[in-house]
Amino acid sequence: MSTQGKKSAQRSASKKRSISKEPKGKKEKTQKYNYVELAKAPLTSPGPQHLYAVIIDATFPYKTNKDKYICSLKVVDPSLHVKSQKGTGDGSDYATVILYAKRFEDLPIVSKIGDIIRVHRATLRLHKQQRQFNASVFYNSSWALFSSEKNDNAPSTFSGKHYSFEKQESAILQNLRKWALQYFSSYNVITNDMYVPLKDAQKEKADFDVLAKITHIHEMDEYTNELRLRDQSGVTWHTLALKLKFPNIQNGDVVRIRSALVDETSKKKVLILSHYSNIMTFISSSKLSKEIKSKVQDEKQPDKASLKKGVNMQAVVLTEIDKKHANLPNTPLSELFHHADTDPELQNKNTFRTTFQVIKIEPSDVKEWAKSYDKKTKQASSLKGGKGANPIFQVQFLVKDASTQVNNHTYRILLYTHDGLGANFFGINADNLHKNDGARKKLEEQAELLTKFNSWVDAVVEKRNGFYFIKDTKIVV
DNA sequence: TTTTGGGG
Repeated sequence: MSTQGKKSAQRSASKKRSISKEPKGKKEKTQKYNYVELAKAPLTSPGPQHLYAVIIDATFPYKTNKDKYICSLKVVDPSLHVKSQKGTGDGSDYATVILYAKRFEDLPIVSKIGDIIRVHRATLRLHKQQRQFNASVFYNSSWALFSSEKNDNAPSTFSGKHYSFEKQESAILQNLRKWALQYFSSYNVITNDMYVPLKDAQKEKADFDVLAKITHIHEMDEYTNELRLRDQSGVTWHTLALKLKFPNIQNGDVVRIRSALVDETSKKKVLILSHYSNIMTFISSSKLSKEIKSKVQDEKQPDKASLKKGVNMQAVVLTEIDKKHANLPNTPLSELFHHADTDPELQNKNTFRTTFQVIKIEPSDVKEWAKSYDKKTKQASSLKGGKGANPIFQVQFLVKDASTQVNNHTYRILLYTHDGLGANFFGINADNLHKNDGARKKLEEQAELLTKFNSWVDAVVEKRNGFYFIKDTKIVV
């Protein structure tokens, strides 16, 4: 039908409505959007269609060759989710939604599989036997994202300046949330054909998807996290994830990575992500996510014997902090040493948690790490020659971290145990190290580990007179 | 709005 024809059809339709016998004031329809089911949406609809659906996969919004941005999603609903007549029982069927926009910020960032998207004015076609809904945000389409794990009607993000929400949608949204929770608790949803086990990753020549648990997050620098990924095939890979792009991922999360590539140039197993790659967690009812979370064990710290061999291929945290500080957030060294007196967040605190690498330890002679301490004069003196009582540790760590990588300063973190702070750090009591060869040898080993490449100390420190003293922290390797 | 690009 021509545009003219369409318009006249619309006009005559509205004429018909206006001559209905409805009493005045009630005849106006307030409902603008009829939502279609994915499997039932007509392929030959004369106009755009509107949908509510549950997201099971999404690219990160990405730029195409010429000033256009795309986000591609896989979606399901009660009408379209499990492959029928294929005998697999648990295979996912889905429709795709392709969103086009002129600007990055006009597209949704999907970080959780199981969340809900609403799309207005999409056109449906078949593409490679899939139902594909196309929606141009730069024309007149719009979208809104809803969390599946909340109960309100406000979208978490949406395109445009405002969003509409009609009364009828409340029920649609509620029902879809209920269905999503149920669906993810009884089906894997992300089926075997949708990802590659990590043990087979090395063979992949093109990009592929991953389903794994994050067993460790290491801060490489100010902008980058290094994720350690492990799945049920028992193999570990690493990947770099920009903090700004994926701000919400946490240690222990089970994630789907949409599009990863084996880094052929790396000696260790590294996956390369692209600009369109996405890392998504799952809604909490997900059976699959729970299973992987419980079955993939967190990795053990390497033992001392393997640590002493060669270079650490990955970051190793040598210490553990007391449980009572488990929820203490990490404060970078730059904050501790340059902003602790001016930052209102830090001003009134004196206990911090910080993670650092030890560049050097002073005194360099381990035998002088323990001193004799005179409680009256508060003086420490060498135990050399066998004299002196009340041995304590007095050790200074010269340290760096990601936040201070670019400057030339090193910072001092102190292990001074005269008041008991940090007394358990080395796992042995302070003693005369000129005499006690066993203790000295053990501490020399610790010194070697502490200053080794890729070794990290996660410590709780207490601020006293502008100095930071380690406490409630011990070496565990 | 343009026949978008869509596993990029």
